[in-house]
Amino acid sequence: MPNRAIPDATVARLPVYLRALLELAEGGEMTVSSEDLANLAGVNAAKVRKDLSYLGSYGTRGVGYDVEYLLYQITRELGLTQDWHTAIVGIGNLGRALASYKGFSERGFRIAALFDVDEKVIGEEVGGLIVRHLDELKDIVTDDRIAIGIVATPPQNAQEVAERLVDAGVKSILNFAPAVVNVAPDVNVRKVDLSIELQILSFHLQRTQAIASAREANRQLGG
Amino acid sequence: MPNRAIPDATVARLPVYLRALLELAEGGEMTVSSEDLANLAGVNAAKVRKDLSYLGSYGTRGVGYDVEYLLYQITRELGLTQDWHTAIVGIGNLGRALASYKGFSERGFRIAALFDVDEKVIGEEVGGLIVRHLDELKDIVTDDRIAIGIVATPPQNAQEVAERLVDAGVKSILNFAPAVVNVAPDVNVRKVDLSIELQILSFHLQRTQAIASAREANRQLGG
DNA sequence: TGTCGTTTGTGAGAACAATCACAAGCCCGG
DNA sequence: CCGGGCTTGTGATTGTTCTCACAAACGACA
Ligand SMILES: NC(=O)c1ccc[n+]([C@@H]2O[C@H](COP(=O)([O-])OP(=O)(O)OC[C@H]3O[C@@H](n4cnc5c(N)ncnc54)[C@H](O)[C@@H]3O)[C@@H](O)[C@H]2O)c1
Ligand SMILES: NC(=O)c1ccc[n+]([C@@H]2O[C@H](COP(=O)([O-])OP(=O)(O)OC[C@H]3O[C@@H](n4cnc5c(N)ncnc54)[C@H](O)[C@@H]3O)[C@@H](O)[C@H]2O)c1
Repeated sequence: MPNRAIPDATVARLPVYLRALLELAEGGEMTVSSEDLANLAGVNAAKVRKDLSYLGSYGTRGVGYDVEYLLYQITRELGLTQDWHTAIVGIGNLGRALASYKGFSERGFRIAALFDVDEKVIGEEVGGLIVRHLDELKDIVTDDRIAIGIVATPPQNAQEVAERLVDAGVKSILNFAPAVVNVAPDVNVRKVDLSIELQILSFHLQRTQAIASAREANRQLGG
Repeated sequence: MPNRAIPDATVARLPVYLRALLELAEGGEMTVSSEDLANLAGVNAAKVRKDLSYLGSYGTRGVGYDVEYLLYQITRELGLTQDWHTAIVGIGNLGRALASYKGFSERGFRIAALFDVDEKVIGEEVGGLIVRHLDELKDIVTDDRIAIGIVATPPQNAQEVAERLVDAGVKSILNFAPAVVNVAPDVNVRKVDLSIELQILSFHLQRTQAIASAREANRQLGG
């Protein structure tokens, strides 16, 4: 067994390779080189090879990697050989979009329950599921073996909702609310924060703009 | 002027500090220590200090940072003293949720135009804007000085849409489609990929599960 | 004015990640 | 069975990010 300590940066790229490999498999490709896979994934070939080497020695020198075999190995490493049951809390604009998204089930994430606290929303059918009251969370999480909780409530309620998820036994949380949530260290929280992404883009826009106007000022002084 | 080379990792955290500072300002706090700010942002205090030191020496030893002043400096550094005009391409489930989200404009991102190619969607009003045909992209981007493009189309069309955005003059793209998009190096692309986030969570779930079952097997052997 | 408790700003070192560069190993054709 | 072309796997190196630890600076108060 290889030394099992896959770097976080590698783990974050495995899903990208997985997607590229799925496309290759659909296209009927039998093998793929690190070079080609790197192009499809938008990274450097050496990085691909190093990343894959953490999983084991699954390539063949002079040939490349067997697409199907590598697909299976990455799937296994990412724990995607089983379906993970998922609950969404907060069925507003975003929660609805997520609940009716087909892409998750294709990738092995079954949305198994929806929760809200608004009486107007509870009982409604969204994406084939009935919205439940948050008070039913613990029972449903236990009964349906829900492993992942998605928080799509307003930011003020994110911490409380996260705590209730953890209390119900959930060990993995994906948080869409723009708020920091603190939980026990054995719980994994990942955040998706669109405003942060836009602000990072803004930083770079501002920077190039600042450079451009400095250059302009310089030109005027110099001419 | 300080040496202007702010690390990417720092840039990505500035929005988090900004949010914490906004909360402090609303609560009437005049100053904040790196320790307190670190707790609010969910990071380590030394990191906060180092991050802030890249902006300049804006703290006072023995006291902390002036909330308002720091707010202003981060806002300026992130380029948020101006509104950035943004376009969303692909007005499906996700595009609609984004288009009607109030949070963006609160943070200085004005959604200025919506685009699609589906005749059934074009002309429809979503979040106060009329959906336009993608063919109008170039004209509208130019006229409305749109700086940021959000891609919310199916993955097959993401590359093409990104190219059209770039062709129209957009230098910053936020991509929600699970696809790699390649553009010229002066264009900034950031991706938000929910499936990848779930797969990373899955990796850690799988890992703890594997450890648990290994321990169980061991116990049975040993006992 | 001097002392004390507090908090910043940053050098130094550790940990982590990316990249390079090449020996080792494979396939194939002769 | 050998040699050439190709591609992996991985040490070595470089670059980036995190964390520690502490001197320097500040405010308060006697
Ligand atoms: N809509 C977007 O495009 C978008 C973009 C970026 C971030 N976000 C963030 O995602 C979150 C959801 O956004 P939205 O637009 O769907 O908001 P929304 O107001 O449309 O929906 C929030 C839902 O959460 C429910 N809710 C409130 N408190 C709850 C609680 N304690 N338990 C369970 N449910 C509760 C509300 O009843 C409502 O149905 C927000 O934090 C928002 O900032 C949304
Ligand atoms: N809905 C979600 O919760 C969710 C979650 C994760 C990722 N995504 C990704 O986000 C993207 C959008 O998802 P969605 O659920 O809104 O899909 P959707 O099918 O509901 O909407 C896609 C929209 O894009 C339009 N479109 C197609 N080709 C276009 C083109 N060339 N130019 C402009 N518009 C075009 C379609 O007409 C449609 O209105 C997809 O790539 C999806 O994988 C969505």
